[in-house]
Amino acid sequence: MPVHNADIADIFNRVAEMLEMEDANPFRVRAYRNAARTVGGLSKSMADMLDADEALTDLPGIGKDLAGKIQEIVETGTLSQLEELEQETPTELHDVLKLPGLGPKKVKTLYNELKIDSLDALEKAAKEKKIRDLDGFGKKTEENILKALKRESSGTQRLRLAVAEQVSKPLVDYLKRSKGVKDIAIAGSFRRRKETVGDLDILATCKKGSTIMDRFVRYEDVDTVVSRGKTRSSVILDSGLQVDLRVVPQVSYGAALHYFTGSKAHNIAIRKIVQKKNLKLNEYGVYRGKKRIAGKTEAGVFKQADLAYIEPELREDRGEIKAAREDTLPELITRGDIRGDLHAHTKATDGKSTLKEMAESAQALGYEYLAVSDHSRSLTVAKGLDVKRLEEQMTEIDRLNEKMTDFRILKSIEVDILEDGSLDLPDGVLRRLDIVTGSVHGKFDLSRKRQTERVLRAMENPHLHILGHATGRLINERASYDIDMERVLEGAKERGCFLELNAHPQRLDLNDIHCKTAREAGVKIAISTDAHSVHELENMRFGIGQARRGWLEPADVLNTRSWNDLKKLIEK
DNA sequence: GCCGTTTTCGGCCCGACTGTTTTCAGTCG
Repeated sequence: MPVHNADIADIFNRVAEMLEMEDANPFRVRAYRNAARTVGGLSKSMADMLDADEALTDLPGIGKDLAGKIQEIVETGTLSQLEELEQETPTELHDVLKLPGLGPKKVKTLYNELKIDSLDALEKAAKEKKIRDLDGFGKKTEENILKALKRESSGTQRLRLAVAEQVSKPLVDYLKRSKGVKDIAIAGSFRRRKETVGDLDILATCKKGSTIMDRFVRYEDVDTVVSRGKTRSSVILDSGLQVDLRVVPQVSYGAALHYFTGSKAHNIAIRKIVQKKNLKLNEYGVYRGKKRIAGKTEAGVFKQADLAYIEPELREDRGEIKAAREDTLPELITRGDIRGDLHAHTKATDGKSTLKEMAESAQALGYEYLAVSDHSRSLTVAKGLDVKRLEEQMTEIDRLNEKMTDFRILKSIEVDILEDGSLDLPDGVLRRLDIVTGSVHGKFDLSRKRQTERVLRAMENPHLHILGHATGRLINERASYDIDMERVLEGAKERGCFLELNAHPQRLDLNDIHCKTAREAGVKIAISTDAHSVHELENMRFGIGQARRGWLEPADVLNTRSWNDLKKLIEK
């Protein structure tokens, strides 16, 4: 069983947690967290790097010690250091530590004084009013613990970006109507277009005497006010989503926007650079001594760090700072670059809209083409098309195309990739289509080896152009199937195939790191909505966000091209 | 534990808010 980067990152994060409770040097703890982030965010697998004898110490934040530990994990699947730490401290403390308001210090006290090593034990002690007497604790802390436990049990997880959009829009509109508000923006992972968001960070500037903070905590969907201050307040909405509002002076808007957009790792890296120039950066601006020399705009902040402007989606400390310094940042793709959608369904299978409606909506979005790629026959739950029904659809497409001007419906299919890697429809009909996407819709539980070989074999079919939603995950609902994405990308490159970035907000499959790896490997990506109704065609924005997080430029993406250019590109 | 043309030792990002405290530790972002 090969060790994945995510496993290594997980182990390092656990070590960091354990060390934190042991009161270890906080910078040592941070070193493990940094390493976890570096490894987890890397497209290349540690196992492969070791195989190729590449020096792990070249990676940022990985020194001799951690390189050795990575090697140990890759070779044995575990880390002896973590096992020893877990001998001393129960692993269940992890759950307690995750509770908002409880950090390593408090968790350690709870464990040492009251032997609290689980959420159940914590709840029992809190209900028996034993916690309030501990040093550094009190009545209020005990109540807050019970509240946090209650929220925890009601199950809060990171919200998908699309859901966060729905929740935030009415709230932001409401805040905009507050007296004296000037600027208002959502920062945080929402602005970085991360696929899920843990909380919403709203930033505002206002005139003196604004009532925005009062209005904020009085918003009708507020369940709990976590904190309430002059410049910062936090609430939890009925939906379980935490929302933070920060108010800063207008001269600080850019610095604050940068600060609250994050990511944390990016901010730390930028601060270090600024610090080296004997300047100080905080959410109010860039300072030389007490004098503010920048902060009104984000661009001004970057300028003080001698960096080109870095788009929010890139701010993950995954190489964007080096690229900004060297002026080699990608010219990220925008929604306006997209000239068509290469994956959509109709009523013929499991879609909700007709062929004509889909085509007209796509044209209304400014597209030049839409590939209608319904399901194939083996996907019976979706009324998948057999040869005869597909041929009927092709005839209908010809008829509609004759009537449409400056727009073309492409004949297509989302053909099932069967268990043995063969395609669900014969070559004879696939050959007559404009473009073919192939997807896995069943047998998710094959071994990594067999799943990978299945997909590689499918890509060998000369009629398959695009591999659809390559990992099969559904965000917050279903994990990816086990597949070796590096081999898939190599295979795609060798076979002249392309990969889909499925823009459905529940899929966003490929993820950001896969997109970046694909770009580096020279495999082009189709950003497709997989729309099952006319409305879902608008999900393109989520795909664009993910693509930007994956450093994609217009040239890396298939559907930034006219159909004529695209046709030439996909010919094998 | 990492890192370095100011350093191989001594640094390591910075501020708001809460709750428990009599001046600040802990937590969070």
